[in-house]
Amino acid sequence: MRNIDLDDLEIVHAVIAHGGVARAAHVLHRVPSNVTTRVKQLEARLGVALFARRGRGLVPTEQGRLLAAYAERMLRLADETESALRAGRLLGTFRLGSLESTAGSRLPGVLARYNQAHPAVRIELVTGTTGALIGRLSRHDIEAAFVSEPFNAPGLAAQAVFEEELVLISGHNVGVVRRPADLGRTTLIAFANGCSYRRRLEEWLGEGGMLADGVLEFASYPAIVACVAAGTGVAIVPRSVLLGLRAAEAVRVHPLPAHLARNRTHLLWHPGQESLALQGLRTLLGAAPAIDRAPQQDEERPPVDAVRRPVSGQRA
Amino acid sequence: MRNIDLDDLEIVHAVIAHGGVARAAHVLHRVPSNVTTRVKQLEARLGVALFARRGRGLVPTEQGRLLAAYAERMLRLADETESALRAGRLLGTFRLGSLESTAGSRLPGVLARYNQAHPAVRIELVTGTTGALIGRLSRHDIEAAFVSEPFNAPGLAAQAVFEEELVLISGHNVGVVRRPADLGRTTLIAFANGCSYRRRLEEWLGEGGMLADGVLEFASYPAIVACVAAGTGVAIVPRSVLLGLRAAEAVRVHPLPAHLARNRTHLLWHPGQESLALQGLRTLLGAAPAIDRAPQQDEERPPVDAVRRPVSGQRA
DNA sequence: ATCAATATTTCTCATTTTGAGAACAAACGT
DNA sequence: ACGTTTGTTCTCAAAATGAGAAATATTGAT
Repeated sequence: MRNIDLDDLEIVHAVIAHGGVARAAHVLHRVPSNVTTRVKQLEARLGVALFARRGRGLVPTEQGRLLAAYAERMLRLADETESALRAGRLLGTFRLGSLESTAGSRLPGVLARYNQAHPAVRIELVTGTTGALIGRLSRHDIEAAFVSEPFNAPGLAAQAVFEEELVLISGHNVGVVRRPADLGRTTLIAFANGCSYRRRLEEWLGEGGMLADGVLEFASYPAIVACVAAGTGVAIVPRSVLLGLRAAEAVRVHPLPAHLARNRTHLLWHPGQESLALQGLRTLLGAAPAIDRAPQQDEERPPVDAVRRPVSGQRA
Repeated sequence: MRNIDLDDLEIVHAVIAHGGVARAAHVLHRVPSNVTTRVKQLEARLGVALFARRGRGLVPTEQGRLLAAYAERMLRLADETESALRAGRLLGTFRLGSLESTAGSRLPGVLARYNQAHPAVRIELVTGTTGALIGRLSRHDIEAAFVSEPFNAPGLAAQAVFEEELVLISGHNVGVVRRPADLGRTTLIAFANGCSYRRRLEEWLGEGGMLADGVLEFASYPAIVACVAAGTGVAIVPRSVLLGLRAAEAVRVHPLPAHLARNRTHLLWHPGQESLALQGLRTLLGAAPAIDRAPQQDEERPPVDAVRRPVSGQRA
């Protein structure tokens, strides 16, 4: 069946971490002969040498070190699994996911008001790409997430909350851009794969038969915008992000075709599983009780506008 | 030793995924009695009921579903472990870690120059707290990382690259702050545990016998600064971050005592394991060949200043 | 209501795996 | 050369595992 086993991983990791069989055995409350035997069995099953036998010690091979790195992750996840089961499902913290752009431009005002209304709620705001956030939501790592269209989230409830205009930004070394070919050879600066905006940029370039020269992947809008300002390449960002960054004054903004520019941000969550913290947030965002995706998008168009105005007013 | 076992997890997951013991047994090429037995043993070891026995089927409990979610992650990671071992270790991308603050304020200029010098290098810049970044570096998830003092990274090479001044920021609703008590009751806005700046804030408050009213954990400086500007709470950030954010105009800046304010950012990596990409970056940062930490801090003080001036000039 | 099919569980037993301990071999330090 | 340290091989008892037969309970069809 499986070639690896958590006890094996623990043993290999301990041999490397503690510098030998005897010390590992001591720490694990085993006898050295068992440690040796288990290591050899694992090596045989996997068909790789995890250690080089040098003198009277074991020296980890490249593959031994690789396995130790994975062993750490597996053992940590195993501990987490047992802890989660013991604790049951307790949410002491409201874990909320958001796009980096939304976190910087739209959420501060919302969360400030939320904190005033619910000072006892401890919030942990994590950022990521749309794909990654939906994954974490599915796995119950986070309770809700602000994500960008387009997304596919079957079984999740969604509420459109913000409208964004996406724009192409470049350094001043680039002239007027109406089509991809106007860019010439260029470097893409974007979030990792899984980011809706990146996908749009790649689609747009693809429509014009262009391929980017190279890609720099950053996980921070200040870094992306500042690099574009420095003339390193181009990026697609929501216009709302530019308002908060000084480096934006040093970039050139190019409108995109309407079908690419228009973008809506949605809040996603598991239907029927809302904590009071999430309900409070949805109330703040002007939510009507959501049943499914289609009707709520029509019902909530007016309140979305009401949410946007005070945020803009705050920044002006 | 361990209560969970990968085979157990596979069995539980299959029972839930395939809707019963018999079907799971068939898929896993086992007999039903063994499936039943293994499930019961696991329930006994964990002390939780993973299934309710209803009619002639098994209905997963909340905890059974929770375990199945974790089982998926564990089994996926186990498969990935075996695949990685079979494939060996390939690094096609220069994976670089950085503090969020460094990424937004210091790195853009550096990376712009780097990209001009090495356009073929594909960079993935990931951000995190000092603690998390050191962990990822130790596990070879990333090749190098920009981290903040104080840090403990035995066995890693380090090079001081940037000097930062940390400041306390608050909304305008807070008067002059010279000591923690001047703040009164307040909310801390910070990165997750593992962030050196957060630790400093907590130490400083602790020196004054203060405890924060609550904590909001964000993973984005634009969000942190904007929330502070909205009057939600206080934070400690590097002054360099404020230069790039418009929301910084709406915060009040309070100098900190010198022993808290002075902070140095270091580049860390595994000695003797530098790719050409990392060597190129170190050259750009004005590195002399580093042997260990103590001597290089004295030797590199003049070049660090040289790096800082062009970055500031770019933003002015 | 009766019977057959379905699903799970209990029990038995042979096989495999595991871990401890003794003995051994090689390397290292004094 | 000798003593100590480290890892390995071998033996054996205990524990764990998986298959299969038998038992039990539920469901669906007639």
